[in-house]
Amino acid sequence: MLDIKRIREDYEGSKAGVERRLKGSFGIENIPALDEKRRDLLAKVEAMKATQNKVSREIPKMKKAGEDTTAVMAEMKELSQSIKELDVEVSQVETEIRDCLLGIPNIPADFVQEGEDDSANVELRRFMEPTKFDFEPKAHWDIGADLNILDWERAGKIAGTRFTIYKGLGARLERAIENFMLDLHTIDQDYLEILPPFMVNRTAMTGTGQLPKFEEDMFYVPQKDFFLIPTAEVPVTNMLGGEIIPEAELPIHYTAYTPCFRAEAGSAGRDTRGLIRQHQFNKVELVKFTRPEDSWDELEALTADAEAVLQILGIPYRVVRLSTGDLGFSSACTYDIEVWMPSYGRYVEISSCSNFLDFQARRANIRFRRTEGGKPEYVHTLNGSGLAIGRTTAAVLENFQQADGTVVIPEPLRKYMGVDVITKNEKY
RNA sequence: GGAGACGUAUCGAAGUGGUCAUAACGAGCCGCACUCGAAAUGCGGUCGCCCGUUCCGGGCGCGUGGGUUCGAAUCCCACCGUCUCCGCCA
Repeated sequence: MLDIKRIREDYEGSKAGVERRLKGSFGIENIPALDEKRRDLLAKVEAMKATQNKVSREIPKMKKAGEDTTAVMAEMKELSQSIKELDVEVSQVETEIRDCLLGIPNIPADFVQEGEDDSANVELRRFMEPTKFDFEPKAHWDIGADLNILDWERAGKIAGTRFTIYKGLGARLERAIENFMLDLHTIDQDYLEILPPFMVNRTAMTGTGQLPKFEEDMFYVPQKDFFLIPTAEVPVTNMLGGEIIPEAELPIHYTAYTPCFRAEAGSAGRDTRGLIRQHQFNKVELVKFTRPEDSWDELEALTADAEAVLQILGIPYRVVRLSTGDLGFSSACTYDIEVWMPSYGRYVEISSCSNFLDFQARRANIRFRRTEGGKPEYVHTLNGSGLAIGRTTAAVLENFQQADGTVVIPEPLRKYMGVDVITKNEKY
């Protein structure tokens, strides 16, 4: 959520900032009139309340002195009625303002390049060169099927398309990657491991920006008005909602493994095969809460922490900065880490690292207080995948496949796997 | 799922329709005094949000949202959460 004071004080600048996203209309033009209306109403109703309070304090005194209060009380009854009516108007306007503000995306950072979509993304760096093979490499869905470790047919039978059953060393590979990532982030990088709920309420979904605009992308549990989390970002960021954090605790670094659930509405026909786009997938997430002055450095560090996974595994990747048009709703700046995927013949997103500045903190009301006193201020929030596990599994299968159809396990994963090579699962 | 109790400032907790919610009373924390220093003691200070540009003034907030009333922490309704007992359960 943008700061309404900022819109009030620099309307043209705020509007121009949001419009750098190029796509869509944002409704910011409704704010100034609503804001003015609200302040007019407030001034009126608060003056009336001041009178009401004053007189109410005098009534008991009058009664004590034996005076007749009937006339005053009749007057106050009218005033009270007017106040109620105005209060309703105020809260209507405030709801309108909030609804409007909740629908306005974050302003991209100044240095983020303008562009319509991902074609304007800028490559910042690469690690290793794309993997070369002296045989015809297979896609991971064929590798998985041939080794009998990934089973899409039966997943379709019990759930539907965009689901996968992992079997044998396939399941163990997913679990090994998960544990490897969590150990890296918690032991070598000082993140605190969190295991959160996989369902959250509406307030949490609004805090990080998924609601109200993107309800169709979510799986919903009507009995309890819960949503299945689309990313650990939602529970892990909102867990500090409404809190005032002592400055000494910042920065806070959390990491969490969760499954993620996405309806993938609107992506029919895209990435229909393999592990790339699933209704349910596993992910390790990194989440940070920082002082405003630290968030840009923390974004660089967070991205580096996610990159470390691929560096240690030895898988080629590149880092790009998203253009304004490709930026997520809540983000001011996002770096995508894209892994080399031989079956696609290109780099594929495996992590998205963003600085939200105070956009989420304002929605979720997450603040901190400086040790030197003063008013609470909003923290900055950041997050990034550290990494998507399913896509990492796919990348390992494809980049480490051998001519004989087996897959060699990258050395750092072997202690988690217990084997060096994945050979065909012969069991039913 | 059934029954009951409870949600007040950083924590404990009093207040059960106005006349101390600028929150009693404890504790914590921050100053100051006493002290060589500390402890103990004494004195003072210590929540958030909104509006009016500041000093300052006004409004709102006792889990959340409604209602009754001239006036609600206090009465009524709904919801959320916590705890205890019973049932059920991995």
